[in-house]
Amino acid sequence: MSVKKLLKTAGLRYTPVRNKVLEMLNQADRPLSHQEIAGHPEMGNLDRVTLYRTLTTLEKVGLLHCIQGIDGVWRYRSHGIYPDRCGGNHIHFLCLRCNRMSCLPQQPLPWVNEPPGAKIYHKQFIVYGHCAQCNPVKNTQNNERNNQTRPQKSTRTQELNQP
Amino acid sequence: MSVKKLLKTAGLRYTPVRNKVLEMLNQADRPLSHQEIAGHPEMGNLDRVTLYRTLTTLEKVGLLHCIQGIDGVWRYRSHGIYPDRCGGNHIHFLCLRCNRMSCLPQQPLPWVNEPPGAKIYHKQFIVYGHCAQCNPVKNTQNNERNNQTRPQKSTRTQELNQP
DNA sequence: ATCACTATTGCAACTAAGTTGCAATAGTGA
DNA sequence: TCACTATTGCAACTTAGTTGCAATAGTGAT
Repeated sequence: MSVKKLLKTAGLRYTPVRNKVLEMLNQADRPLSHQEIAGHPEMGNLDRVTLYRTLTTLEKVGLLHCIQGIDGVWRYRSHGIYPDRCGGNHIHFLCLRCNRMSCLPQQPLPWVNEPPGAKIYHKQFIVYGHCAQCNPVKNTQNNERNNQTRPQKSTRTQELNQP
Repeated sequence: MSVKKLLKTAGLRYTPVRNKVLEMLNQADRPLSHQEIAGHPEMGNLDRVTLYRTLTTLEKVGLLHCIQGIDGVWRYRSHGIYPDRCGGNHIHFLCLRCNRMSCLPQQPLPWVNEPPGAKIYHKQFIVYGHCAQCNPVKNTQNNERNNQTRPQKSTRTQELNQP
């Protein structure tokens, strides 16, 4: 299905901005943050606010889903064009060094019992640590991964073993 | 164990600020945000930065643990004085209306398989929706719950059924 | 192909959470 | 009691995200 048709089906107008955003997210192999999208040369000098609004709009009509890292930043991933693509209903991994998020599609989210009287609308399971590229144990050369922002909570690095 | 002794054991000085923060968190039945703590009349007019630093310090030495809601805000809970108290290793619930977080201690976090080469240091499982008091289905009178801030992501209210 | 209607975009200004640097203050062991 | 250093308070800053409003541009109907 073309992006144009997708947008129309969703009741949205086809615009260059939405097209570019969707194309980029379709090509990405992981959820991308606002900053990662905006920083991409393909996006040109798109207005910040427009991008925020575009992402929110696309998410609301179901063309994207979003996950928040423990840095408080939202990441977006498309799943409209490829119906077999990640629906977001699994654990996500966030690397504390390079700030990249990745999907763990093999590990779906378990069912959660609602507290009596409460209603659960959504769930999110984030695990964080160091990814294969950034893991100092594995890669002793400590290959720092460039152009990412540092995590907001730089001091919160309690390196616990997984209980 | 007294707060004084606790702090000493942790290698920290005993100060009125730390004492007040720990006492408040010991009495709380749920994780409290910086704002919830600062807004409490018992805290007086404590400096914002001092509170941030105090929470970080107490967390680093293991007297508190913290969980981030999907509003991007961290909540803190003590577990040093009562060793049987919530260690944080369970699912947390966040109400999108009143912004209160609660623990679901009956539902511990599952083991997560690390992606090859990666290292997981910590994990966090948040579910969100409406708590028993705020659930419009249950309580038709729609009793809004006072002095809390609205969620940052006010538009993101995709009220999905739990998959 | 044009028009008009409304959705979308861009700009400026704002908010809220959290951080940094530095000087002043106050625990604590000797 | 003293001195040393940890802690506190203040001012200024950063970053993610939001709001209001005017300008621009899709789209369906003609």
